[in-house]
Amino acid sequence: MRETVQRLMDLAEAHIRDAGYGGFSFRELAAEMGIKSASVHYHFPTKATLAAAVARRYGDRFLATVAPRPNETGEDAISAYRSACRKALERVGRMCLCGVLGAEAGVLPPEVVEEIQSFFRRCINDLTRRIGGPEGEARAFHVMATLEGGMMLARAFRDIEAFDQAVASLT
Amino acid sequence: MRETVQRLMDLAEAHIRDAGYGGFSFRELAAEMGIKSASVHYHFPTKATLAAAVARRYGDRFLATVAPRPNETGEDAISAYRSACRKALERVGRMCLCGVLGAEAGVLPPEVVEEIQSFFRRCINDLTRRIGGPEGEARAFHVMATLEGGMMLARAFRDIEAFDQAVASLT
DNA sequence: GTCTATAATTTGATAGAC
DNA sequence: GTCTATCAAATTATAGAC
Repeated sequence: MRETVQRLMDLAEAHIRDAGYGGFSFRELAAEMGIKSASVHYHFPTKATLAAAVARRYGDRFLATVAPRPNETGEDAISAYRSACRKALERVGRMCLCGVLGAEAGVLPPEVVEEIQSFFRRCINDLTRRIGGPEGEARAFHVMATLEGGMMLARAFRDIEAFDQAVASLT
Repeated sequence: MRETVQRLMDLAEAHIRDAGYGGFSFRELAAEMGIKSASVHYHFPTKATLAAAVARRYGDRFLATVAPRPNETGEDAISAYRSACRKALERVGRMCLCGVLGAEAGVLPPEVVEEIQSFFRRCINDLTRRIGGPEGEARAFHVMATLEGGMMLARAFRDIEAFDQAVASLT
């Protein structure tokens, strides 16, 4: 059922954003759903499959959230990204899914690494275009790095103020 | 023996920087040392004890590396931090130990979380003082976030160029 | 789609001999 | 300090019934 798949991905996403790839197990997800782990394997053959699907859905949703409004400036684009990150922090206290996985990327299954790279490539391409100018790409990298690092600091300190201080000067 | 303890911490640090807290086991470390996992427990009673010790040593070493030179400016201080991060990336292709753990901080043992927070507090206090001025603290947060995020991007893309682009505009 | 049952492996940790 | 031996638990994954 589509419903079950969605709920499984919701739970997996929450766990990964809290604790990384090793932060969830099929048994754990199953228990939280009230089913058995074998049923989870019916929907997602392997853990890597599930994580990759979660990463892709996360990226689609994130990019939809920061979609450009008519007549926006480069600063509007940066503001949209910053707001999206801050809302995730304040609503559920969790950082970017791809930021967590990116830090662990040294030993993740290839299909997961590909989705992580795809997420950052999409974000940076989008920001580069919307910021514009000859320095657009470098600024896009800078913005993404600062937002991800700021979320990580807020997570480590358990204080959203760390994020605000880190990203205040982003333009 | 002090030698064994040092080598164990070296191995643990390498694994954590590659794959996070879940990226090593006592058995794995023991095998790489040519001893048994029970012997590792003799030196470090629990996994959390070992991870916390590694994080503390990492912080001490990092802060020694970026120690101020006489008559430095605020920009010199930022350059020192940037160089230290870049060297770690280019030499061993690994990102900051505390950056990896910070991303997973949601479910790490308390003693490890304390060491992570201590690392970032020490770095930000040091940078704040050396940058100086009324905006010193905010700039310190910004620098740390960008460096950590930049290392994460380089890790995810497996390309140090991502780090360079992200941190080029740091002043 | 979900279940029972189970395989095969790995994990963190301890007891006690040497 | 290191070992053997072991525990209790958890992990990913599969086979086959309902």
